[in-house]
Formats: sequence, structure tokens, C-alpha cells
Amino acid sequence: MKKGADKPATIRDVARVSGVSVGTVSRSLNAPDTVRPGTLGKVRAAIRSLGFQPDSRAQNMRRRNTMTVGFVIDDIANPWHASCFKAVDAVMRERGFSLYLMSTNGRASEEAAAIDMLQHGRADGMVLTINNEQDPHTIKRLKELRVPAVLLDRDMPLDIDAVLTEHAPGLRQATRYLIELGHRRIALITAGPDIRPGRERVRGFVEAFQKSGLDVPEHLIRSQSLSADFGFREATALLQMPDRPTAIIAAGNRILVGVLRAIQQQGVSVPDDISLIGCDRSDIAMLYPGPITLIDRPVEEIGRTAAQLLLERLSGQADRPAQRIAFPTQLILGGSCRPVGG
Amino acid sequence: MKKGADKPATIRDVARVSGVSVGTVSRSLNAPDTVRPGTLGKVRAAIRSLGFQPDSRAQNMRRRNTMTVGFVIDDIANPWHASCFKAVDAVMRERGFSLYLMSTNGRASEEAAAIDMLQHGRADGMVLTINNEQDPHTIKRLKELRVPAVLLDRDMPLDIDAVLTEHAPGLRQATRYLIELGHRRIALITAGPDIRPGRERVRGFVEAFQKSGLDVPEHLIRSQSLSADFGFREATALLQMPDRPTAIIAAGNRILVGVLRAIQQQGVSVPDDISLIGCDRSDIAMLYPGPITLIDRPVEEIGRTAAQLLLERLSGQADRPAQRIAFPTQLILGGSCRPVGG
DNA sequence: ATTAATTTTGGAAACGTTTCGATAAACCGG
DNA sequence: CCGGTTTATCGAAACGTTTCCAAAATTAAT
Repeated sequence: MKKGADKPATIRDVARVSGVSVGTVSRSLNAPDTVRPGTLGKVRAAIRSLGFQPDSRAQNMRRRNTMTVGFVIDDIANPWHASCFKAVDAVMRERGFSLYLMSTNGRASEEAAAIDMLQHGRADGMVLTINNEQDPHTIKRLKELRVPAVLLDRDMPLDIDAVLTEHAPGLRQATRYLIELGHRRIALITAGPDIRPGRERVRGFVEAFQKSGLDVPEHLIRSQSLSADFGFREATALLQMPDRPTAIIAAGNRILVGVLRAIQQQGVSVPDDISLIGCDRSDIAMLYPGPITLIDRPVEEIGRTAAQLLLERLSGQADRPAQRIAFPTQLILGGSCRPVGG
Repeated sequence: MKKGADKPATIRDVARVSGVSVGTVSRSLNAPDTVRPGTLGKVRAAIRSLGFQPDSRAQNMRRRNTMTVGFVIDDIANPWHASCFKAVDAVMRERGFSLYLMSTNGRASEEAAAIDMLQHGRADGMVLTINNEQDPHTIKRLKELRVPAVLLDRDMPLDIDAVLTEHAPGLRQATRYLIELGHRRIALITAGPDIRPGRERVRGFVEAFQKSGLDVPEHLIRSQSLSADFGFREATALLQMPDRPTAIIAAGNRILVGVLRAIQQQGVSVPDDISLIGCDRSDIAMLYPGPITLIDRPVEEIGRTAAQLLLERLSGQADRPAQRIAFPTQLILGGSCRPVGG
């Protein structure tokens, strides 16, 4: 193995070998139609013989871009985020962009650090799933953002594009479905009011009861976090209540994992002992014997849309006010719900 | 919102405002102990007042690095890869590196493109999970790599560090476990012989039978791909055999998903109708009622080790021959296996 | 107080590319 | 074959930083 200590060829080497100026080599690469065929041939030959590849660092420097975009989320082990990343990546890659993946582990400090570093010449734009929409530091940071961004499923008082999910109608539909099956003691476990999914899901849940003329089971609403641990904790508590709920809506795919963990630990059976509705198409939801009835949303479309919004801004052709696009959910019936007392 | 059309401050601006030279500003940032406290104070004040942050592109250009590492895999929706990414990211981030995540979707062309682009000034190193160890183009490409790399669970005739899993002993143990439960018609579904996990798992499987003095059920070995689709196809076929296997080892976490899909579709029950062993700790394996007995491996440790090997190379302090470190597996007993005829 | 040794600073070159204005070459119609 | 136009090429400046060398300032030693 020859560990080539010889430095990689530069554009000057190509110019020297092919007997033209560096400017011409550059144009041969970036605007081949402005250079005569004969010259182009010589340059191309030199490039091939030297194995020349332009140095991206120098290009980034001179062009003042990086062809890189940051994707900031709390946890890539969340399969929904992984799918979303893939969709964004597919679109961006087609246009020559690479993606930084930055996991914040739900920590505000890491989130801030990620955003800060991305905008100082490390990325041309970013796709963000912020941890807390109401944190004033985050709001300030985003207000002063110098590169385009797109928010994923977050709603902030800012002039930033956002791709959202219509969580409220989704929850309304799911809750009504359970109500029609005769359930009344329905529990909801979901994110806190500091992020849009939390607020909207609670809203839809409440509305479903109100429209049915039923009392809202306020004491069964657990709105705090999207984590599996939160789902586990709350489900465990709910299952141990003397008058325990007959159904649980685990509104968040990680929450569902936590709820299933609690169900497994307590030896409860779905749907015999309790009805269950989850969120987002995932291996566990679809393969769990039943399978689990779930509120789905078009993750690929959401990701692609986010990427397209970002690309519009990146190409500079979009000097429009911020746009927010919302996608509807769909209730996919599995076998995890059963009529009450049926 | 003030869309600052004013260009971001440069190091020259800082120099001007603080009344020193650019060199001194640079040293104030990178080697503060070589500049006098008084000067340092003025410079820092100017930096703060201008909100100056060094432009990474210029730093990359001049320093000839990027503080970026590529993580190349076929699919980030594979939860094992996601966990591994997180572990690598955690270690690298601590040292100031960011990670590109490049999904190749299993396509050789995308893999080649990813490697090519990474080494031409876009990254300082890479962590690779190659799709096919035997592809001559890939081998050639890696032989000529100009940046350090670490292979994940791949074994190639190259002078490149690698972090491996001891798949053979793992499979031997799992297979023996099933044999001791009385199983004889045991099927194995796993990767093809073009990657180490495939070869090693088949080897361990075969050895278990041989050591027990039993005939190896060659006709039940399906060694071709790690995909869920392959798992689904083969499991479907296996379950429809007239003399169908009494146990299946789904050696690969995506394969397990495919196998469970087949099991769901065929209305077969685990472990009553068939015993099942999976691979890698995952939501689906651990929460599937039973749960599923699995061959686990220490993903965090594997990821951290890969990151550390890479860091050694990146810091230039390691001019040693390539190292390969292998981690053992562990059989985690669930409830997805049952004595035959028991 | 003077000089030598040391520390701190200024100024400029360099990194590899793109781009711009200016020059040179090719083309064209008469 | 010649002026006029268009098209190609050259050469140099620029992007924002780091780093080197020499010069200046400070400190130490006598």
C-alpha cells in the first residue's frame, strides 16, 4: 500500500500540465460551455491524469457556502425522526447537499450550541425540531438566525417556514373512535404544552369529548413529555389506578414504547384488558400482535416538503413571508381497541 | 425583525476596533496565553461588541481540516445503526467534531459517491459500514483513501482499523440453546457471504450442529441479505414448507422485522407454533410479547471504540498498523423459544 | 542606565478556489 | 484582407483565516 505522501493535485497543477491558466481550468469545471472544445479536452486530460478533484474547503471559502445543511433533533433513535431525516436527505442530496445530523438529547444547551455552530459557516441552512418553543433564549437565537431554516412540527412566533401536522383533528378522530366503542375513561399521554404537538393533541382530545356532550376526563390527561420514560411512568400509574382507564392514547411514538413497557411489566393484555392507540407508523406499532391502532402521518411527504421549502430559500429565489404547511393525519385501524364491556 | 444585511464581522473588523493586528486577534483566539492580558482584554471586548465568530469555512481552508467526520451506512432507520451513530457522535462531539450522516440505501453507487466526496476536503475521517466487502471497486477506493477510516462490523483485506462483533460464537450459543430445547429443523436467515456478519453467523450455526454430532440442516440456511424484505420472503417460504422448521434464527435486526411480518401475515404464533431468536436489542424485540430471545451486542461500546480509534488517527499520534477489535455477544433469554414437543 | 535576553506584536504570505476586468484570439460580413 | 464583434483566455484580486519572520516592546541582568 502506497501511502501517497504526495500532496493532492491542485487547480494550479492542472493549469500547468494542460498549459492554460487557472481561471480557464476553473471555468472548464464550472462553465464548460464557455471554453473552447480543444482547450476543454486538454484540461480534462490533465484532470484525469492528475486525478484532480477540487478541494471543497477552498470552494466553500470562496463561494461562501458549504452545500451542507444541519438537521437538528433530540434523538435519532426515534424512528420517526430517522424516516424524516431520510426524506429530507433524499431531496437535498439530489441537489448536492450533505446533511449534518445533530442530536441534542433534549438538552437546551446542546440545541443552542448546534444552532450557533451551524450558522457560522458550517451550514447553509437547517431543519429544526426545537425542544421547547417557549424558551426565550431559543426564540432570540432563531430571530437572529443568518441562514434559512425550517421548523418541523413546531410553531414559533417567528418568520420561519414550518411544516406541521394537524394533530388536533387526528386526536379528535381517535378519541371519538374510542368514545363510539363505549369508552369513557380514556387517558391521553403526550407532550407538554411547550410544544405544538402537545397543545394540539390535548385540544383535539378535549374537543372530542365536548362535541359528544361528555365530561372531559381531565384527571386522565398527562401532557408533559414525548419521552418513552414519561410514557412508562404515566402508564404505570394509570394502570394502577383503582378506577383505571379502559383506553390509553399514547400520543407520541416514543411514548407508545414506554406505555408498552408498562403494559408488559404489569402483565396487562391488549386489547383484552385495555384498549390502546399509538402514534406514527413504526415497527413496534405495526408488528405488535393486533396490530396497534394508530394515528399516522405522511412522514416522507413532511420531510420532502421541509427540504423543498429550504431549497427555495437557499436558492435565494424565495423572498416571501414564512410559510407554514400542515399535513393531515390518518387513523389506521389495528386490533388494539375493543368495545367496552363488549 | 431586523434582517441584518450587514455582513458578519471578520477578524479584520476586530483588529481595527481593538487597535491591534489581525495576527494578534487570531492568537487571542487560538493561543490566549501568548498575548498580554491587556491586549487580550481589548480584543475580547471588541469581539463581544461586534458579535464576532470566526468563519469556519476560512478556518477549514487554512487549517486544512473540517472538524467533520462522515458516518456511512445503508439505512439510518435501522435502530442499531442509529444507536451506533449516537455513540460515535457523543465521543466525537466532545472533541469538537460534527458528523455527516450518509445513507447509501444499500446502493454501491451511492456508497462510492459518499466516500469520494468525503475525502476531498469535506471530512477529516469516516466511519464505514460497507455494503459489500468483496466489491473490487470499493476495495480499490478504500486502498487509496487519503483520510483515516474505521470499519464497522466489516472485514476487508486492507490496512484499516475495524470494530467487529464476534458473531460466530454468538450464533453457536444461540443454536446450541435451540438444539438443547430439542429443535432439529432450525432455520437461519442472515446476510450473504459478502459481508463478515453473514459468513461468521453461518459458521457459528454450522459449528453448533457439528459439535453436537448432528447433521447440519443446509436446506434451512438462507444467507443473502440483511434487509427486512429478505427476512419476510424467506420466512414466508419457510413457514409454508411441508416439513417446516420448528425454530428460526433471524440473524439481523431488520431481518427480524421481516420475519415478524411473515409471522403476522401467516397467523402463526410465537412461541407456540414456532420458536424465534432475533438479533440486537430493539424496541420490537424487547416489547414483542414474550419478549423475543436475542443475540445482543454492546452497541454503545462498539460505537465509542470506533470513535476512539478514529480520534487516535485524526490526532496523528497513531502511526500504528491497523487494529481490529472484536466484541462478544450475549444471549438474552426471552420467551420466544419453547422445547420441541414439550 | 545600558545591554542582552525574552516576550509580544505587526505585517505579509499562504491555503485553493472563483470571478472580474482587460487583453488576445477567433469569427464574420463586406 | 480588414475593421468590427463576439468569444476565449489570462492574470490578479479576493474570500477570512493562520502562521511565519522580523521588528518592537518589555523584562532581566549587570
